[in-house]
Amino acid sequence: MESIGTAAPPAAGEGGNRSREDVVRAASRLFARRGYHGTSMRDLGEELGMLGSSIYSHVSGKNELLIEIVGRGAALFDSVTAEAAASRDSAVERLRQMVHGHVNVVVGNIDEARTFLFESRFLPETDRRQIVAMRDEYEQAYRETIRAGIDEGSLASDLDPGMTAIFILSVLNALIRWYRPTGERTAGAIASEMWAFVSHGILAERVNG
Amino acid sequence: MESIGTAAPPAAGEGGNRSREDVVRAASRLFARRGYHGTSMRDLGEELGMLGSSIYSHVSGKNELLIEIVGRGAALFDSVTAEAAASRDSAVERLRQMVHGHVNVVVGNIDEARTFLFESRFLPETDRRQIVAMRDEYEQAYRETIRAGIDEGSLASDLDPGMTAIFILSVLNALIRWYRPTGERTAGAIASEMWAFVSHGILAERVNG
DNA sequence: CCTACCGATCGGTAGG
DNA sequence: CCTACCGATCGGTAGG
Repeated sequence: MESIGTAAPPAAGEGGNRSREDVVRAASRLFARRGYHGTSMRDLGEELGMLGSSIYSHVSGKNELLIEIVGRGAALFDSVTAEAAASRDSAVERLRQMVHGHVNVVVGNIDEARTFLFESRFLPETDRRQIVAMRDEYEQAYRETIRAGIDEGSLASDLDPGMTAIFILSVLNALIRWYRPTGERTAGAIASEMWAFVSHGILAERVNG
Repeated sequence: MESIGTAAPPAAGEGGNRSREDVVRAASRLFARRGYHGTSMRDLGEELGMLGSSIYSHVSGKNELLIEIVGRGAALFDSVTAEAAASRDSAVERLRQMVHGHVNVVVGNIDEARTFLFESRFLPETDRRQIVAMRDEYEQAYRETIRAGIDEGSLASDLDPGMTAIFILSVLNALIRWYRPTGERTAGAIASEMWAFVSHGILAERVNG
């Protein structure tokens, strides 16, 4: 399991000059909270203790910030499926690891994850298409692992891999809506509960074999 | 089961004067596609074949449109849990009906549902709080039905009603992300597949009793 | 990173 | 529903 999360923010008080990284991080925070179109360069400047126009000494424009943040989010999620694909565990175990990895990414990088999921549609067309393609690959990794699980006999033979992948990712992606860092559950606990739900369902006993 | 969906749009061509209802419907479409902050009154006017300033003869402002659309979405979802609560069926059957009802609302009112789910955060503070409260009640209806299902013995006794409610709603709400009217599945087929996933999970056989 | 701006666009109004 | 317009704010630039 790779390390997740970002270093603590560098004393976001008054004065002091900010790095490009500070700018990107502040933009993640604001885009996640107010949306891309709901955040102005002046808002961002205020968050950083500088004028909106000063941000242009760090980045070429607002677009660049969105592109970079969404790209980071995509890379984080990508690394989860890449790691699982490299494993020699059973398909069902790989799927369980993917669930845990996804939860870890969200919990450790809420702002990037939220911007990735909610603001990608505002990317310039070329970048948007790239992200859509990445997202399709991510979903495909789930589809393939589910198919492998059916083949190895650990997953129910009547599953539709495409729909099942969507449903599992639905549970995973929604975490971004309800997760609060102040909550009592650890990432591991959340992932375990999700996996229990996904694997057993909610009925007291199975209706069919 | 109540009737869902809205009447066909009234010949959205050139000329002709539009009703307030036309304005609200066009706003639903644009807010759903471009977001609230990504839609200008001039964009909306263009969609309606009039100037942005002319819209103010139908509504008091952009805010009013968002409030109305989100309110409609909330009312639609509310009616689903209200109907289920009034039923004398078993808890597990009521839960199944709630899943079907939710899918019907989304499929029949995509734009309102999408605006409700993605743009509520841009409401004026007072309205936003009302919607958050409504959403809490909706979630609570799921929690209570799940608890009743555990009590009647149809749902697994080790379920956490709060988490389970969130997980089920995650699958339901995500529909708004992947549903396309051009897809081959009917609302009923989608709801059935969701219910199968939620009730049985994905494993070939249960691990515990 | 600031001063001093730019043209464009924003939500909205007065008056018809 | 249009004409004509308002002040505010937008993303961004020149020059230091």
